Amino acid sequence: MGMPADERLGLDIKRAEQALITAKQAAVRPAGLTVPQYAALFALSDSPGISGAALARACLVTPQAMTVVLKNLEERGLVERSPHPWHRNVLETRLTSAGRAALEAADERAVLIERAIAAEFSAEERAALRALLARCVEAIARATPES
Amino acid sequence: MGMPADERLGLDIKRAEQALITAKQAAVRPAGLTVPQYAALFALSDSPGISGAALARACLVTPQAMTVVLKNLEERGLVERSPHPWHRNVLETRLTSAGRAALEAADERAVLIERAIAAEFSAEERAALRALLARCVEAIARATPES
DNA sequence: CGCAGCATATCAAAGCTTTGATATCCATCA
DNA sequence: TGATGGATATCAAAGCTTTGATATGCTGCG
Repeated sequence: MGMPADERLGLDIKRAEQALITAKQAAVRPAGLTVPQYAALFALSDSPGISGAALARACLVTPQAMTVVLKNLEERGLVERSPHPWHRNVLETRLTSAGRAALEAADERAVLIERAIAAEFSAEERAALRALLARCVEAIARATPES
Repeated sequence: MGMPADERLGLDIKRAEQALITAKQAAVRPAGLTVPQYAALFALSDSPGISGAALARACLVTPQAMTVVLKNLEERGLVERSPHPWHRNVLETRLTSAGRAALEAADERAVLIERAIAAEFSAEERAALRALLARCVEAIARATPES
């Protein structure tokens, strides 16, 4: 292979994301949620009535993936979907009170992880990490054969 | 919610990992591989004859997940599995020549992404990013209720 | 020796994600 | 008006991942 494995920064990013998702899974599980479900509820609490496609964009997944997540959430009564009054092709999605309760229970523990990360760094380090990650995203986008 | 979404560093990490995996998917697809398959073949080329469980650890997934990946790779003739001579409970896995060819075809394009990331940074920045990500992992591990 | 402990492999169920395809609705423009 | 393009929603197939459970084989200690 052309490049030694320990020079590939991708592994470091993956390791961090892996640790993060594992910890969040453990945090969110007692509330009866998965990480994607938590992410969807979180975005919904910020933008009530958002469309499924927009919710997918906010959560960085495809609309199809979000459809599955919403189906599961709706079956469990954590969200409600109703047709948009004018755009009849759009389904507005909102948290139910059970959904808000689940989100709050989950976030109470998930936020501990975010706080732990934030507390690990000084303000300058935090900014530096964000800037470096943003440049990663740019470099990757530039290297991705236009799609 | 207790913490504003734009203060959560987890989102930045997720965004970077998301960009990375999307780009790698596109890179590896023409070789007929998925990213997990590519990761498994890559690890196998470094450690021929490794056990499925060890391979899972190397790829940061569970042994069950690796079982599925290996099953698909074996069905397509990209890896071979044979019982370990002494540990009869262990299956040694090795690349076939078709597997090596697929890996090389995939890596040729995947490495472009890693090079693009590496080229974006100076040596100091690269080291800084790795160090910051490693501290993230530590902070997360510390915040994870012992497992 | 015999057994407890640990690692390996795998099945099964549930959920997530992707690609590909389809149907519907709205908005804009000729 | 009518057609084209863009956005939304969803079905289906294939693959990955997790948790939980089970079977098997080695290993070291009493």
